[in-house]
Amino acid sequence: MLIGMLAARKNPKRRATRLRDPERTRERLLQAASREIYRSGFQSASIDTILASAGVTKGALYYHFENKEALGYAVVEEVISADVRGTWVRPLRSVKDPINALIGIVQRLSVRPEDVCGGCQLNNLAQEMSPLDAGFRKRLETIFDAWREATASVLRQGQIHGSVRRDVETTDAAGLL
Amino acid sequence: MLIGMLAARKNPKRRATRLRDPERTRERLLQAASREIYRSGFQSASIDTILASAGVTKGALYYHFENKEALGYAVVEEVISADVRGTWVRPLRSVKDPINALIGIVQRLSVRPEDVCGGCQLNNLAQEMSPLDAGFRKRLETIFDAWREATASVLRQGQIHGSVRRDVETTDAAGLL
DNA sequence: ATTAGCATACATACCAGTCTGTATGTTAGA
DNA sequence: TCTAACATACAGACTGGTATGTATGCTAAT
Repeated sequence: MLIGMLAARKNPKRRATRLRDPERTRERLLQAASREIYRSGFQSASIDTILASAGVTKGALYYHFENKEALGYAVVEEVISADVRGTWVRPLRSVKDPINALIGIVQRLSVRPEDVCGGCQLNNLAQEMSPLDAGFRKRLETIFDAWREATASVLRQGQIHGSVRRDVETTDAAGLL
Repeated sequence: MLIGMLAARKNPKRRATRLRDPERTRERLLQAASREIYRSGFQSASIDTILASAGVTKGALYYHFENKEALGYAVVEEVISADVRGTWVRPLRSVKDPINALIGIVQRLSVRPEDVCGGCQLNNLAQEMSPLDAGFRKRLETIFDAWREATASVLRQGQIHGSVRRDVETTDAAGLL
């Protein structure tokens, strides 16, 4: 064993940036988990598949996350939340014509099928997990509320500029989804 | 063991009408599977839960269906298909005002939350299984096509009667979902 | 008596999660 | 400054539980 340890010594220089990069490892886990959860749903998402996709092992996963549930929560809070913000909330800030802006986003989503259900991933997960897990429901609702608030805000802005009629829009935006 | 077997003899009389009714058994399995699949999705649907809900055992299930996949296919082809026909296709046959008829169906669905996602079960299953399983995709598409054809037909009828404008409606009806 | 219809016990595989070990980074003391 | 001691980050075997699917036996019905 001592001999094995000595023989197992790798060249220690460089690759130090590849190895021992916890933030990168954690991010890879989150991305891999997000993809797998999107493909199979949370319950059917296999930990081993996520690990293979991320290129790490169980030790790494359970060092960064307490359990599968915590991993799922982190995916919602960090990956999905960031995606929604990036594709919906941010483009809607300081825009004049909200109707055309919304149409533009939808059209852009339709072109890239990857992003299509990246937005729908919120809805898919909600359909699957909201009735079963309060933690998921809370987090998904938070994201959904943020999205609704963003669209409502831009619609209000459109009312000021006169390009949107004066009706109830906040709840209407929710009803659309 | 022989003694135990003899001791395990139950009173054999009556319930003969309950026992040995293969069609009823098969139907109970389909209904229970449909409920469980709606609740948890197909992949996460537990066979044991379905069996408990149906009140039968594995032997009965695997006598009537080859495996879980075949059970799922049968649910799509028989239960879901019949539901869609019952709530959508049939009410649309020989109707004069298609717009009001469609609105009426949707309103009726909104009242009964059980039927709401009985219709959406088609969509949910498609979301989950279409990318993963060609068999599911084919069967679900068949049902969807039938529904689309029915709505398109009634819209065409409405065009003749003058209550619907002359635009492209067949593809429009598909786009709505 | 034979078989269709079903129950029960079991085989097998997979899954999340744990445990132990180990290599690497960091810090404190001599 | 060198190193011992510790903390961090990760690997991989292992375990208990649960899942689907199977093998076999019993029984009602024809």
